[in-house]
Amino acid sequence: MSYWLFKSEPSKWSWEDQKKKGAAGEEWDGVRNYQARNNMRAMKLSDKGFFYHSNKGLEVVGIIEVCKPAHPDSTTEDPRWECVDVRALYDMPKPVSLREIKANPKLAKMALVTSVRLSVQPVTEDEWREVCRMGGLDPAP
DNA sequence: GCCAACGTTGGC
DNA sequence: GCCAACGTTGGC
Repeated sequence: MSYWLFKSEPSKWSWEDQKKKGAAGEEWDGVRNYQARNNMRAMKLSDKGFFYHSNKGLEVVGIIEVCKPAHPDSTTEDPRWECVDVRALYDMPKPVSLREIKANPKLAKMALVTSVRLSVQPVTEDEWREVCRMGGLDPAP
């Protein structure tokens, strides 16, 4: 099991939008960055991820699960771009803000802090547990 | 709205 | 293959 973090601008695709898709989930399409795509290629079914609101909100608001492994991105003809499908699993009882993450020394190496522009990033197991704990999910799912 | 960081493009 | 120019992301 690996852990990830997905960024989305809530004005484009919000946690509410994601939850409306229910168990069927939805493509995480539109990624046009090789590193982010490679991360999605590395994902396995039922890997977990944080859903993070960028631009507005700036907080981890929920947890999603990979429900379909990498496949061609339906929003482009360009065969280079692939994406996974994800579905909403849980709300964060207490959303975890970027400020809190930056203020926590245990999370100083999170890609969210060090690779500001990477939209799909890996999360270590320790980081996963810590952010879940901060968000009121203890034990971590 | 600004701008730093950084990825991509294209001329040489 | 280098690197300047340019475009985009995303925090502030």
